[in-house]
Formats: sequence, C-alpha cells, structure tokens
Amino acid sequence: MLQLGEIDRADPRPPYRQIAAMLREAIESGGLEPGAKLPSEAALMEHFGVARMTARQAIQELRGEGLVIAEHGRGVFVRPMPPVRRLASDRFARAHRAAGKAAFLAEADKAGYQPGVDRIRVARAGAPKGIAERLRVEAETEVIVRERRYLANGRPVEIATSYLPVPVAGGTPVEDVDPGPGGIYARLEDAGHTLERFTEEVGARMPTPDERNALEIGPGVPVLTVVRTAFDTEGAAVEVCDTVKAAPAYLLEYDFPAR
Amino acid sequence: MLQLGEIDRADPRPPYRQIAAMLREAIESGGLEPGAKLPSEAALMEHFGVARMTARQAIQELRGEGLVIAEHGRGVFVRPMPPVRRLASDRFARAHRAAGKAAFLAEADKAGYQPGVDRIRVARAGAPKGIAERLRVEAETEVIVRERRYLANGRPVEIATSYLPVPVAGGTPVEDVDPGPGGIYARLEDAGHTLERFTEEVGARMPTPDERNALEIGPGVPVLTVVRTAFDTEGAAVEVCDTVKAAPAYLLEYDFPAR
DNA sequence: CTGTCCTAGACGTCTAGAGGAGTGTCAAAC
DNA sequence: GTTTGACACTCCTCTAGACGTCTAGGACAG
Repeated sequence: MLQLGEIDRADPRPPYRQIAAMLREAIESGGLEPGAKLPSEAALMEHFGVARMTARQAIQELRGEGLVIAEHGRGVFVRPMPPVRRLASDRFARAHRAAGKAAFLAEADKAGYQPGVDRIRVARAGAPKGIAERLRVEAETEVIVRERRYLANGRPVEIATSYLPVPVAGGTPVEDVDPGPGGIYARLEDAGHTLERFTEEVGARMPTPDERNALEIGPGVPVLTVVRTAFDTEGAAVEVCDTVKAAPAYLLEYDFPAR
Repeated sequence: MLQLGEIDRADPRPPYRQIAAMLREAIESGGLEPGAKLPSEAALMEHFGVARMTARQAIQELRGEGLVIAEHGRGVFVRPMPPVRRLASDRFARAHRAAGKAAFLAEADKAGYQPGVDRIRVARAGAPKGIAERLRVEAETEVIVRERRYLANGRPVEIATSYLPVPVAGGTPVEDVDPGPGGIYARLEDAGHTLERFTEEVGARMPTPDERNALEIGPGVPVLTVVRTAFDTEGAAVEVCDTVKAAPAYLLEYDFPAR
C-alpha cells in the first residue's frame, strides 16, 4: 500500500498543496503506476486529518495538471499514457500517395496502430480570415471545407479541417466524402497541381469544450494545433489544413538544413 | 456593465458550469476584453443567488482553461494575450551566426522585442537517457550541460538546456558562461564542426510546478517542448537542446518539401 | 506635503455538513 | 441459475461560515 507523509504545519505551502505534492511525487516516482487508484477522498481526510474539501482540492490540483482522472463512483486514477504517434516530416512523401496511402494511413502502418476516420463532412463555405490569408484569397471567398476526425485504435486523436479554393478542387473527387486512394493530395496531383512544399505552424493551447468533447480528453490536457499550407509547383497555396491534436498522443518531428 | 443571464434549474448542467459558460461566452464574444475585470465573487453570489464556493468553482473552471487569471486582493481578469514569437525554421541560418547573432537575438531583431537571457549555468554532468540516445553515447557519459532562460521584453518565455559531448566542445568557449558572438553554434563551427542539419521533436504538455515558476505562467497554461538535435557534416550529433516554451507566446513555423 | 495607519473589498484557504449520482458487491428472492 | 434489491463506497455539487492575506485608497498625524 502507498505510504504518504504528514502535513507540515511549518511548511509555508497550504495543506492542499502539500498533499498534492506528495501524491504527485508518488506518481512520478512510480509508487503509483499508470492506471493505479489513488486513495479515496475519505482515506485522504482520515490520513491527513483534513476536511473533505481540502482533500478534494489536492486532487483538483492534480486533475488540472492532467496527471490523474476522476471516475464518478469508482475513484481517481493515474492517467494511463496513451501511445505516442510520432509524425515525421516525410509523412507527406509522394511515395506514400503513389502507394495509395493517405498520410494518416501511412503512419498507422509504420507505427502499428489501427487507423480510423469518422465525422467526415464536406461542404462549401466562406473562408475565415486566417484561412483566406494563407490561401491568398479575399476573406469570405467560397471555399471547399473538409472536416474529419482521426482515430488511433478507436480512440480519437485529432480533428482536422481542410480548406481548398474552388478553382483548384471544385468538382473533383476532393468534394466527395471518400476522395479515393492516396487521399486528397493524390487527387490534387491528378488535377495537375503537383505539390512542391508545405509549411506548418505549430502551437499549443487548452482545448475548447467542443474540442475536449470531440477528442475525448479530460480537463487539464492541452492540444497541439498545426496549420499546414500546401503549395504547388507554381507557388500557389492549394490547401490549408487546420488540425487540433490531443497533445499527449503526439510528437512532431521536423528536419531542416543548417544552410 | 456586463450583462449576465440567470441559472436555469432545468438545465442539466450544474449551476457552476452554467455560470462558467456565461462568463466564457462573454470573454469569447468580446463583451469582456483582455485585461478586463470579471465580476467579483461577491457580485456573482449576489447575481446568481449561489454560495461563494459555487461562484469560485465557476471561476476555477475558467482558470483551468487559462482564460482568466486571479490576482490576490485585486480581482479576476481576462488573460491578456502575450505577443506571439514566431519561430521560422531558418532561425538557425548561418548568415545570422556570421553576423554575430545567436538565434534568439536574430529573432528579437526581426520581431522587434527586447531579448534577454538569464539564469545561465554551465556544468558537466552525466547524460540522461533520452539525451544520451540522441547524442549516440552511453547513458551517464559525462557531457557539457548549458542551462539558461530566455526573456522577451523582460518576461520569461523559454527555458533551455543544451547537452554537448565533451570530445566535441570540451575546453572551448562553449564551456564559458558567455560563449561570444554568434552563440555556441558559432563556436562549434569555429572548432571545425560545420553544422549540416537539425531535427526538432515538438510536443506539448502541462508544465511541472518548477517550470510554471521559471516561466512565470499561471495554472492552465500549457508548454511547448522542443528537443533539437544538431548534426555536423560528418553526420555526428554535436548538440541536443531541450527547450520548454510558454505555449501562448509561441508559434513554430516549419517548411518542408513535398518530395 | 509626506508618510503611516486604517479599512473596505478582493481572493485564498479551511471547516463541517448535506444530498445526489454512479458503481460494484452480495445476499435474498424468484 | 438468474434476477432483483439493498447497501457500501466512490466522486459530484452545493451551502454556510470563518479567518487569512493582499491591494488600493482614504484619513490622519507629522
């Protein structure tokens, strides 16, 4: 059984933080393994001699850090680490598309997880400001909008929205729910837009409640945002893809020359 | 003055979430601008007819999302957006080093903020496991460790730790607190290690309490982690730099070919 | 005019207690 | 053997009140 210390009234930190620190230490040192159950609120009250709200506040602290998850009626558990998907920057290599694989599927193959896509929605709508800038069109210009959610081993890991100019992809299979082998990049190249390069802008933030829902992540879990712009050999922006990824599930790899 | 609704007892959401949602909406719609003061706990109690802890719980929700910051004795304020530092992938261009500028200074010039570095510490220590792997040396091999913290306009934005093999940089100015113009990469090139390429591994997570402290960020603010490995023309890893950045302050830009 | 002190108002922490809701177990009833 | 129900245990939400610390501004003494 887990051994915890006592509250030190001389310590300037308030009791709830001391309790949180002890539990955090237990988790990080391995005394509490991923998936293990923390002491119940009642047990913490009894052990430390504090009120319920104080014990809860300590737990709250750890939840905010994303270290633990509370399950109503069951207990509080150390968050199990999801398998990390490493995204190398060659994930859009033409060789993969030639083999009929979209980027997400190519990675799944390499990393050995079961890929999935759902909540696909294709429509036309006005381009939001940031997107329009990147596509170099006027704001609110009508563009093709492709939304979808990616799953790894059945767990949602990423939501993505692609925006494509109508002159580039209008009327092509890009506007179908299933764009066919190789994904939309393959269709763009079919349509004569040979892809030359990509830029990605990477940031991180806390998710909106909607995003938390779609990615099935608890409070205290940040998201990685990646906005990718694809350019063809003419230097024209042919797609902007706005993605939101569950941060614990991802590691992005980039490679660039020192020049 | 801000207009807020009422609690709907028919709504399945608990009151504190309803209150949080109303405040969130006010923030996102612009009704409460960045820096604006939220209603005090007493005002929320009075307006919604709830106990103080319930009002606090609503505020707690928003703090966890990083939307607001509480200032003891003053009030709760909408978090002001820090200026974003955009990091282009040419930030390690040799031209900058030749001009005597380290990467951080080169960016500051371009983006127009006042750069700063403090808490510099240079030492030798055993290489941690992950670092040793990337440097392709045995774990616990003695390496040079350079720690420092970067400031933009006086505000800490990044903490970084570089690890370099002793055979590569031992006895060079890299081991001095001030490595001279162009930074340590310039010194590596002086020592005959011409840099060829970099890899960066980007992730995001919640900060540890230590990191929160060093970066002076409140709860609910995630960090971006970037581990950069520098390779010389011989293909040898000559430096691993482990950085932790305050997420709201950064946007990383990468550029890569479609191949 | 200056500096000190006081005070109101704000958030921080803790206590004590209550009812609610989800989960799992086990014994009784069928 | 299966189902049902009671119950214990868990976390969730809310109330009410107390005291502490910090901030800002006004009153007051020097």
